[in-house]
Amino acid sequence: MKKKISKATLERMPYYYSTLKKIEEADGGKHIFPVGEKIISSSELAAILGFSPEQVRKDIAELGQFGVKGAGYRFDRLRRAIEKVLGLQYRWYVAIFGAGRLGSALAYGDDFQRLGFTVTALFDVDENLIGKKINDVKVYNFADLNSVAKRKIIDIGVITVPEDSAQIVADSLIQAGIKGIWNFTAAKLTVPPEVAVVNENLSMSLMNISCRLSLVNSK
Amino acid sequence: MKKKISKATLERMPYYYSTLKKIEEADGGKHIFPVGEKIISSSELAAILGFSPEQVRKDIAELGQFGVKGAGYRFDRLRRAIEKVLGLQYRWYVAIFGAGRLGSALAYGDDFQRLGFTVTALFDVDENLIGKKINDVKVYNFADLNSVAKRKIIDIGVITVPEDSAQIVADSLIQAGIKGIWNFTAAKLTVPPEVAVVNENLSMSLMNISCRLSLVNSK
DNA sequence: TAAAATTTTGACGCTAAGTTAAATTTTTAC
DNA sequence: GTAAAAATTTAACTTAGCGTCAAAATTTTA
Repeated sequence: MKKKISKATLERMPYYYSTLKKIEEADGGKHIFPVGEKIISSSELAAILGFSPEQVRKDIAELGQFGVKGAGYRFDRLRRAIEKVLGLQYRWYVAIFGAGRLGSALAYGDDFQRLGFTVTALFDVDENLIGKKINDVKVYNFADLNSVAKRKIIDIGVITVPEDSAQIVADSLIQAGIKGIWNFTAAKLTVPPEVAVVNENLSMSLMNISCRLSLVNSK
Repeated sequence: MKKKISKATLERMPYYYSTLKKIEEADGGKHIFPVGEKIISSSELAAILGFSPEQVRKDIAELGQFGVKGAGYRFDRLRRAIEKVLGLQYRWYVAIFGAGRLGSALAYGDDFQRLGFTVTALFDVDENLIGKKINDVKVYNFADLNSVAKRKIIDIGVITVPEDSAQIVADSLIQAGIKGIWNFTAAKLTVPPEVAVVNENLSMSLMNISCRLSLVNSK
């Protein structure tokens, strides 16, 4: 059985990952480090990310052993381990629900592609949008979700509809067997435990800023 | 001196707030609760939000005393206290940097308006966009930030530019005296301590989903 | 008037996570 | 070739945040 990785560590993993990726791109795959294999040390990562070297070591230790004592971590193995723990070793297929401005923006966004996510469908209820293509992806009628989901793999559903409809959409996703939900509405979705929901609650973030601003800036 | 509110509590505040708002709208300001003043109990809030009543009480206790023993909390005072701690008692002025698809979508979004935030400007470097209006808000030349910031209040800067330019934009914001940053890029911004940064890192969220999906769904 | 409901206050205990320290191995330098 | 330096590994310690529980106080309701 896999040992569980702590929440705090997991939240830092994307930072390690993107740092490694940038380093990899920067030196074009060359071996800039001393030993035969490409190596990177905890203190080097720490310096880039603003963490302490101890923290970096403890985080990486949770993933396994990739280190060469006296030198650092085996670069490629480390990167692959992080990819694995983040689920990036697979390609994931995404459908966007709500083909409005936000949904379209996401369909065009390159965040998806770069990380190995593919947008395969958009859904809407607006007759004017259904049948159109957005960034070469077709907009389907939301009512046809089940039949589309039979033909195409959909791993993740992105909800960008108005808040009132969010739970309805979520219920439909679950019924269609979709196990991942990226929720851009303020709705607090109720889902079975095996479904992974990530909330991108823009209103929350706004309140977070205003909260912190009003502490400093007394206006 | 204000007593500090715990992080976990603060993160639940937006949920309490939106719940209270919904209840307020639903009963149209009528006194549906027993005593002269409108009242809501911890168990009632807990039931709606899926928290335990004890948790609700402890959270609210950090804000002050609004309770009537044997009845519940004074609705209006509670709402106002939450508004205050979230910084929603003020109107905040927002500028969006990057008038692309995401920036535009945010400019059109009603999250801002509803919470008392006002979008007063967009900025871009694209000659084709500068001078245009998006949802009735003008797109300025990014080079003119300082002069615009002198004429208009900008409390919060939203960064929706490409990742490579994010730090440059952030630096300019800080130089223009803007104290709040809502960062939609994957860049890890370096800012002075008095500046409040909230990261809406879409790539991170994606990795969060894929991570959790790969735990359950072994593909 | 008594019982029920609910806030208030305080104490307890647990867990997660950062920090520190010691041991081990490899590398580097002389 | 040997010793010192560097870095991971492993384990133990410490802390603090926070959820839970329990008792006290007060108001409402029957």
